[in-house]
Amino acid sequence: MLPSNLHLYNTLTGKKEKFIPINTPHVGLYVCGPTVYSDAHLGNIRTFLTFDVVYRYLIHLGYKVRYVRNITDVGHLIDDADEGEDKIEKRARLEKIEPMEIVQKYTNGFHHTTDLFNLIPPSIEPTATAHIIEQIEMIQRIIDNGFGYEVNGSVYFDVKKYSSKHNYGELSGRKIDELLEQTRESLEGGNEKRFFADFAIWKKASKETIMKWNSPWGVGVPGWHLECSVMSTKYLGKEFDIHGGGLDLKFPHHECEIAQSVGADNVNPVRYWMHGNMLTVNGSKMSKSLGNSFLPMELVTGDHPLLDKGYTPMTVRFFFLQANYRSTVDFSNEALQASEKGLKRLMIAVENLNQIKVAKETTVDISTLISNCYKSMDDDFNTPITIAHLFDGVKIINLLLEGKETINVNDLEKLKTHFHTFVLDILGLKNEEANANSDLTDNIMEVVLNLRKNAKENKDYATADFIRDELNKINITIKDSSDGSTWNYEK
RNA sequence: GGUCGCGUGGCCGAGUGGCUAGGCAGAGCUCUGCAAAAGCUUCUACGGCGGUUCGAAUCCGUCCGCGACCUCCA
Repeated sequence: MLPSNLHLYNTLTGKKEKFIPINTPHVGLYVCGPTVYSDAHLGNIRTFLTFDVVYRYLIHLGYKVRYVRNITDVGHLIDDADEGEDKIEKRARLEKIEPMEIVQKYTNGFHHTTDLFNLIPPSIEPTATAHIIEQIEMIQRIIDNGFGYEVNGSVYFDVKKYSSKHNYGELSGRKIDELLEQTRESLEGGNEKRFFADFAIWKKASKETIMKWNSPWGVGVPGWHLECSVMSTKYLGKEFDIHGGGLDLKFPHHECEIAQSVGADNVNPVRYWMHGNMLTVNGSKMSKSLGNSFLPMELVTGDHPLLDKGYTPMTVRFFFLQANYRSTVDFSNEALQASEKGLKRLMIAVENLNQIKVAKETTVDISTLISNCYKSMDDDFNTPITIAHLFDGVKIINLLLEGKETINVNDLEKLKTHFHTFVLDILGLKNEEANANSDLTDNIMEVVLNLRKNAKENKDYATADFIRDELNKINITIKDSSDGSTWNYEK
């Protein structure tokens, strides 16, 4: 497949740029993962889904992708200004178990959820606690380069000094001076920082803190932006291709990552920054604090005040893919129901590919369909347009099934391959219909359908309709066509 | 307050200076014993006001409304 014509929107430059890896065909992809102190909600999943499609498409194009997505299992603090209690430890105290039990519990839960939505696991899923030594080493490099200072057992990144030599704010468009003007009251009392924008890269631990480590600066925990810099550097190199994450991480998290990498190794770490936009509910960002978030299982069961009913994971996946990753998506029951029906139509078409009969001549345009799909994916992973093209393909498939158009062997093979590639491999959709029917049920249904066929031939429509209605009650749908009847079971 | 972004038809959601996005819903027709499915056809648009242009929903200005970030957050 390579070379590709992929273009992606680079948040760093604000433009769509042609994707040129540093070391073709290898691609380094880093995505900021979850902090495992509670269950991931649907908004979290959207971001990971975005990069799942990025990962899938890069692989499809022929790149050798190393996809690193971290698990944050220590160190993020509840309050602002680097004060307050560790989220994981707070949770551990509430649940009366060890912090690492919290970490394990919600890591397991996260993996379960990503499986549910058919997300491919990353190549490497490193944890912060397993890279304490590397973090200490990076802090030391930052200090050695004059961009970090120690105060009372904590180490801070010297933003003012950094910005005198480098461009702090290049990613987020923030300017130090402007940041200063909006200084908040949080700076008022007893802060160890020299400058309000400085951030902790090592934080002294209190006596009560359970998870803490020795360092040259005393016992403490690594700062919250550091792990990503460390682990991306370790597994992808000082400079790598794509860094992704939610838009809400752009500032300060990603800005700090850049500063740390430049501060430690004097290399701007990332070629292409990609940010996924937020999932909103009634126009506001979905978040736990607003109480408008739902958990994946609530979505499936429909057990939530905002949900009219349950939706399958693939419906949700499809729903997200029908919007551009750079736009906000507003949750609504109506939209989800529309996606449910649209997805069903698409998946049935994929299944029906096998029933298309081969002809001598091809009367449909397969190559345009195929190139359109590549064109839209190459345009910054434009999945909504790709799906629109796939629906053009659905129309073609249906016409072929009805015999209104024809297709030859080679083109049919192309069409099948194309749909399997785009729908299943790249968009990552899978058939959720209860298709694990046994031979026994198949045989029984054949008998039942034959009974009904006889009834119909005898114009005993009462019996025919009775059979259909009764099957309907147990979620089996009968469809009559000129070739006979087919059946379909749906939960 | 600062920075950035958004405002498209009944709903969701693309896109471009002039040519049908797509899905769902609605209407009509075809097929069908009926139904379902499917196919075909079809109706609602581009927040307000100015400006640039032969032509703007698309560019510029302005106003209104909404949101995100600026504190941990996907």
